[in-house]
Amino acid sequence: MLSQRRADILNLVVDEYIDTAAPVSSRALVDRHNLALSTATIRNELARLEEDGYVTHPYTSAGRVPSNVGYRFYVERLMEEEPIGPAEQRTIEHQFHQAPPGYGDWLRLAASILAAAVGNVAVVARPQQPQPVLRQAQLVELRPGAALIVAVMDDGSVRQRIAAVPEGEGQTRLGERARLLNERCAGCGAEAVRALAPGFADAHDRGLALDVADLIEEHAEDADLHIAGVRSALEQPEFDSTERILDAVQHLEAYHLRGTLRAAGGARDGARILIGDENPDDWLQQWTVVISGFEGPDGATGSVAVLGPTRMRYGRTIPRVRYVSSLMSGLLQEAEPQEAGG
Amino acid sequence: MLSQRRADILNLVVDEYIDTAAPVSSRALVDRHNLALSTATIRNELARLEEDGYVTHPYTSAGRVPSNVGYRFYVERLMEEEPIGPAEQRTIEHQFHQAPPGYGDWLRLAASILAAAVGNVAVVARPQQPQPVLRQAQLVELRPGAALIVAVMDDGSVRQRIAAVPEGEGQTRLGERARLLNERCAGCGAEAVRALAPGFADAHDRGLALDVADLIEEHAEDADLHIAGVRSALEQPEFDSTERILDAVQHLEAYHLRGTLRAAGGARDGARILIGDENPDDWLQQWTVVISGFEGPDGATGSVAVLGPTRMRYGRTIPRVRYVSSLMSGLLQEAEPQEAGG
DNA sequence: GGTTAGCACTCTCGCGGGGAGAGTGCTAAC
DNA sequence: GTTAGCACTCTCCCCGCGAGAGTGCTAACC
Repeated sequence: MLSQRRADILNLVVDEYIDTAAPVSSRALVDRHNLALSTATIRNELARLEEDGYVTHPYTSAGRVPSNVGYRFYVERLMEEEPIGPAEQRTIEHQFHQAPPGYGDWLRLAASILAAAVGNVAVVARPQQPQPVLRQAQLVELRPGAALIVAVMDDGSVRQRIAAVPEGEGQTRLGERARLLNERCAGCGAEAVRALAPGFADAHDRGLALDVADLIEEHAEDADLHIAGVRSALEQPEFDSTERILDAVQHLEAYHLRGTLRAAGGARDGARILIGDENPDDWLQQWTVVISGFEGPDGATGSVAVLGPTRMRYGRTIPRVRYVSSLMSGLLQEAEPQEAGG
Repeated sequence: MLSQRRADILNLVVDEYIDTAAPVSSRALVDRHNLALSTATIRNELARLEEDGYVTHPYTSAGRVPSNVGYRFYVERLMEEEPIGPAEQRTIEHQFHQAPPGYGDWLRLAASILAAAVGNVAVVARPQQPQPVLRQAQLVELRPGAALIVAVMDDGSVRQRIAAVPEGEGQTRLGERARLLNERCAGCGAEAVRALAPGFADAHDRGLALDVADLIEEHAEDADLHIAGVRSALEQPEFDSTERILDAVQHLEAYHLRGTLRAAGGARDGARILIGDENPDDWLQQWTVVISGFEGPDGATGSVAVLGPTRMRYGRTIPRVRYVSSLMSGLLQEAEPQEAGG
């Protein structure tokens, strides 16, 4: 275990490195914090910290840089959280209340607010039920022979697709088909609906039921991610070469992040932190992910995450991820929608 | 007007520059195309082309680079289009037919197929009616006191929001409200619905009508853009500095591109090409936009665009934009959806 | 034993010089 | 009108070098 003094020094090293992005020298520590020790003593302690794996050397005779182990220790024991002041809190809540009441808008907004607050990439995934369930399906005539199936899931999200229907059926007949579909399939998951499909007398109804099953399944796949703050993250000095930026850009697409977030899992309370090689994905080896789950309606869980270089302002990021996450839980749980017409 | 020979030389210069991304020298032209002229003669002609503004010099004694005027002339008179072979065509159509039939998927797919085909950014915007019109609204109970309004527009797209409803109303009562709403408002645009709202006897129905009006309006705003190929575009040698990449990354977000596409407008037939400073946006001064409109149902128009550096393979890009665009028109117009259950 | 001054050593970074190479413009001859 | 020849220019890359920053080690000090 680290002596108190060594822990203090590690704390200073990490703080300093997060701030300046440059290897930290013994001189810098002594000068900038008025330590009552000489640089030589600090150097001795730094050497011990390096032996124990908390810091490293980019090359002989550069300053020290925290290792992943160092960051981990810092996050768990040393770091001071930067509280969210009343002004900041007001700003954030104000932005939320200006938005039109709707899932998509809230998620997008949460991502951009969080990104701005922490200066890194923020990702928000809509709440998803482990087993999504159909609440209601509608059929809307598009043109003769084709109709839109609109499926509303139990968590209030919507998915649609175009389906074939017999030509010459009006909206009334389609309404009847929908009613039948709902009578039998509402409250069912994808497999249940698929199992029910053969039970329909009419061939078209069978087809529609299978379409609905597809929709529910797709919906479970498709995470509906909102991403913000890519630019500010990529402005960090760790992205000095074009390849690094391009790699990041490539992976920071919704398509890829979906898997990443799923792997990181929804830590229910507080925030889960994955530093560098604690991340399962290869491309995240130099990244830290701070992720927190939030609750949507009906037990669905969404997630809020911040992605940035391992050199990240943890003390600032972590409470803000937690805050936005709990804010989302609140909004989606008891949200009394505003009056219309605003 | 350019002499035939000068036009030929310009053609070679542009081809060569598009290929190599390096200023084109007289020597390169003579050697690589076995010209029956000496480099000195070519130099004279190049000097004339420069006088007339078709090419420039990055610095004294580097080769020639096409100017925007040069590209423009090339596109209009010189370029040979690279036809889409049967194999390529099959590949593309195959990819489309594998996708589940649905708006969103088609658009996304079109973007990624096009991006892969041209090696640049591809953007596809869903068809939008000039004045979107409500086809049908649905109310789905989410929890006591809150319901989801699902509005299907005339062009088959869907938008939803959460709204307040009286507590204790079941789905049946909500269905009645929806029926009333549809009776009066189906086929109306946002303003029309808003005008109709006060005519409802029940206060909640009034509120819902206003919500629906909002939805229609938001829907007109929100372009639902699909973007692909950012990485391959940014791998072009013109993006050598990190600032350029970051600027591009920043502007290549859906939020910004929406305005860009709108400004570029939907060229109905064929493709519209905006080279460098022909673009209205500041950030596009070094870019070329190839854009084509396509028709969705009910007179809605979408657009397909490719964005890349002005040094772009025009001969390859333009026909492919046209092709994907017409493919989209076809899919959305007469699309006979596949059988369900695949 | 912990702390510190001193010093040699190492590694990076920025700068300037210089040579090679590519390409042009011009001139004069064909 | 075309071409050979040549001087000139500009970039690019490599190299070397000195300045500076920072460490590790040793020996002395409290």
